[in-house]
Amino acid sequence: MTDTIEKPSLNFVEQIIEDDLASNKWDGRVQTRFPPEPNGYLHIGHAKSICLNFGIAEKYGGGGNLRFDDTNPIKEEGEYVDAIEKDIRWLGFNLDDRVLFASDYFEQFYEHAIALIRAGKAYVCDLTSEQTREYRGTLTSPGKDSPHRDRSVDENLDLFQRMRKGEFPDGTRTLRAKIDMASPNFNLRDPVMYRILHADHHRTGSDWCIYPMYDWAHGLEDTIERVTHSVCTLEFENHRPLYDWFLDALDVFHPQQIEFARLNLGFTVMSKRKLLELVRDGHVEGWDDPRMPTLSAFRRRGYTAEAIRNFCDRIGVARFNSRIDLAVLENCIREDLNKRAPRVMCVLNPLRVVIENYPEGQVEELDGINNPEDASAGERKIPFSRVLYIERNDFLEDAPKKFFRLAPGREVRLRYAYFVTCTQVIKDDNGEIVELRCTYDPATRGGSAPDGRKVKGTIHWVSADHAVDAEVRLYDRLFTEENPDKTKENTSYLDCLNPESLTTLSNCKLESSWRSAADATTWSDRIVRVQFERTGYFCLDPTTSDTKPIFNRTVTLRDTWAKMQKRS
RNA sequence: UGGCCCGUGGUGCAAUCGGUAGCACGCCUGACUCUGGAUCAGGAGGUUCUAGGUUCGAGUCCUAGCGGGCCAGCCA
Repeated sequence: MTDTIEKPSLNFVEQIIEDDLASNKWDGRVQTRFPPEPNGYLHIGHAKSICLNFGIAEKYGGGGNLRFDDTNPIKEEGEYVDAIEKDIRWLGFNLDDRVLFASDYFEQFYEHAIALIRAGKAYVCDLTSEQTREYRGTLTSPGKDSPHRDRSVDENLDLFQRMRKGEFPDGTRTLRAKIDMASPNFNLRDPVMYRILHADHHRTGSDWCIYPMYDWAHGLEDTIERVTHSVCTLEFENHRPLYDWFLDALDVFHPQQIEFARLNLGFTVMSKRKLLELVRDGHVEGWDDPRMPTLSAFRRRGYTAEAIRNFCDRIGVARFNSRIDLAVLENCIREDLNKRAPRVMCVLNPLRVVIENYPEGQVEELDGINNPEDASAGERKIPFSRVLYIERNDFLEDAPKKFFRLAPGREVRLRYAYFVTCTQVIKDDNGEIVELRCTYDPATRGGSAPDGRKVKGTIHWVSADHAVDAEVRLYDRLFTEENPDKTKENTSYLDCLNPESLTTLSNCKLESSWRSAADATTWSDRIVRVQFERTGYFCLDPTTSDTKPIFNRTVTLRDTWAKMQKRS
């Protein structure tokens, strides 16, 4: 038999790596790195990069470093370092001893700078930042040489050493590479390598008052770690000539920089600046507010690491800036949770139902299946009694034909229980429905009728006397626009925040046996996840209490009824 | 009106580096069902941005145009 199973196609980065492996370019070695700046929390766009970089390392038997690119003490904090590490481990990547810091290389950067000065390829410049900008020129006109460009090596050495010693105030001098002020690529117009910053660094404290710029530091970090493939996002494309220039000028091990398109996701923003703003200005409750696109937020919302990694695999890697449909992500988490999450009944918006012909004081234990997708999850007993709660929107007084739920005179099945028929609607003085009266058919115990009659609808319910009170938080997209970054003139992404992104339901009625179902499945991150039948997937919030559990909605179930309603 | 990069069904990616397009999501139909869930079966949808060129043959190569992205921090 000819095996024609297609091998999965490689993305362009893997293509490069396999070519390099074939030509033995790096002695068969593959070394990647993920280099976040600890100035914010990781978001799902970072997950794409993490999966790419660490995924490649795993796939080709290479190494993948987590390297904190901590070269700007003003924006960086230890809190972010811890959060970033936690998120990556949660995603399931083994970091071992490969957690590294650019700040550990500061001394080496300094020595390399001295070498560059000695080679006549770097100079100390006394221009202010405004002057530097003026001298840089524009898109269409070349820049002008700095008046300090031709200082002697000795003078440069002396000045640079004194910069390090702290003899000059912030902003008074820089060390710049001597390249080409007329280059059409701005990055080559004598880029700044070091700036003076008398600021405490979260790791090196007050050891330094000069800090390296990204372009100067990054290639050095890569060369020090013997990175072979330095994968970054598209906006660094214009920086690659400079990356190469520094490494060539120093004549050191020279990794290859490869750029790919960052992830954009519908109905959210992905820039760290904007996410920080959302947190700082209180538009959300924190970095892990479940509406955020951060990994800590997805975790708190109930997303699994598996689903996120699967998502990252699915979206592909290319050099084209695109935006992924939110539905793809939702599909990934539903797919995972459908297989694994135990089912439980919870009434979100309770409506009281009295089964008139059911004996008062009687309680029955009915069998419920914990997970129809996984027999090993077992069964549980669910208490049934005369007074129940059902979902308010499972009843309609004037129900259309296509409405398969409860309505006056109509019969539905209570899941795992009995067929019931609505006989009476009780309203308060304002005309609001406060209670339903029903009758049940004792012969339909367990949910099927001996006479073979069918009912179209099955609804969930909870016994009133046994119900556990719960708070449930319903999350929706944070923005009303698919692309909040590109709104109409004079508006910002903040103007399209979705006012209904969070709905808190504090009077939910949860099945008393929910725990035994939930315990049927254990998750590697210890988060408790369940499906509330017919409404969605939920997880226990970290702030939950024993007396009144708090659940976060991860994602709704696919809802064709809602879709039909939307269409008409 | 400078440079660099990109352009394949609604969306995201493939097409083993020249042999006339395939997958996923979405959408539509139907089957089944004690979740209007899940599952299964089927369907619609593409002049591969445009125009030239090279070639027996081009989504793949060349040229031009059009459209989009990035770049003038002592941020990364």
